[in-house]
Amino acid sequence: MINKEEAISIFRQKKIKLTPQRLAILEFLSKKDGHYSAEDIFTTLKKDFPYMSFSTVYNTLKTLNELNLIEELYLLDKKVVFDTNTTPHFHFLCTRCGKIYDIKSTTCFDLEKCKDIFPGAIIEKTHIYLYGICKDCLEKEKRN
Amino acid sequence: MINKEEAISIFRQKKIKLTPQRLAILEFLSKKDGHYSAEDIFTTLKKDFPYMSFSTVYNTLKTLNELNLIEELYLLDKKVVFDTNTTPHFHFLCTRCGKIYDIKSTTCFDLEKCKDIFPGAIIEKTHIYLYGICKDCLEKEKRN
DNA sequence: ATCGCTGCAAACACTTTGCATCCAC
DNA sequence: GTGGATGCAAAGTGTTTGCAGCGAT
Repeated sequence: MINKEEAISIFRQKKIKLTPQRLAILEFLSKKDGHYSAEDIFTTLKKDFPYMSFSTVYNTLKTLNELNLIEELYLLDKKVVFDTNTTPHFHFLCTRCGKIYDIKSTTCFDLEKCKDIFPGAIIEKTHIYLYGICKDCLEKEKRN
Repeated sequence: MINKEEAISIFRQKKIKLTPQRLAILEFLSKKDGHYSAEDIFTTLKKDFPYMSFSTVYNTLKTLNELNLIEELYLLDKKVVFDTNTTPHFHFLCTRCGKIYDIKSTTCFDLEKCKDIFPGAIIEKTHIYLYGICKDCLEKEKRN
C-alpha cells in the first residue's frame, strides 16, 4: 500500500498540487494493499466526491505511476490494474475468480541472470504473471 | 513460428474449416517467428485478400490461441500482440524502439519453486516481461 | 445440404483529449 | 494572480458482436 504522508511530501517537493481529489485517491490507496482498476477507485470515491471525474482518476494514477508510488499491471483481461505494492513481487491471477495473488518469493526468479543475457541494456521493470486456477476455485469445483 | 502443415492437420482433426482466409493467416504466421498485432496481420493480408476483415483475423487468432498454436502477450502498450513462439520463453521489450526480444534462458526463472508457493493451485501459463532500453537504443543515444 | 465462417458495420470497454472554469499555491 | 488541475463530454483505440449471406465440408 502507499504511504500517504510520504506521497504528500513527494507531491509538495515536486510542486504537484494537492487537490482534495488527489488527497482522496491517496487516502483510498493508503488503506490497504490491493490491485485496483480506475473504475474501482472512481466508483468508490464518487460516493463522497460526487463531482469526481474519470479524467482526474486517470490523471492522478498516471502521476502516481510516474513517481513510482504505484505500478501498472497489464493482464489477460486487457484493462490496466494499479498495484499499490511497488516492492519487487510477482502475480498469480486466477482465471476462474479473477483474484490476484502476490508472490513475494525471491527464489523463483533471478534478475541478475536475466540481465546477463542482454549485456549493455538497461532493465527497468520486471513483470511476472502466472495464470491458472487457484486452490479455492479448485476446491469449489470438486464440491460441485 | 507456427508449423503450417501441423496447424492444417490439427484444423482438419478438430473439424475446423480451412477457409482461404485462415490459410492465408497460417501462411503469414508460418513465415518467421515474430510478435504481431491483429492490425499487422490484417494490413499485410489485405493486399492479397481485399475482402479480409478484422473479425476474421481476430476469429482466427482466437482459434489459434485456443489450440495453443500462438500465444497472446499483454504488454505496456495495452494492445494484444500474438507470439508465434509457444515454447517456454520470456520477453524483453525496449520502451524506446518497441522491439520485443525473446529470452530463451531457463536459468533465470524456476517455475517449480513458484508452484511450491501455491500448493493445490494449477499454474497454466507463465508470462515474464522485462521492460527497459535495449543496447541498440542506448548506443544510438550515446552517438547523438 | 448443412452450419460454421465471412465481411461489414455497429457496438463495446477502457482510456485519452479538448476546453472552459476553478482553485491550490 | 497564475498556471496547473478539474469536470464534462466527446473522441480515440483496440476488440467484439450481430447478422445476412456465403462456401468448405
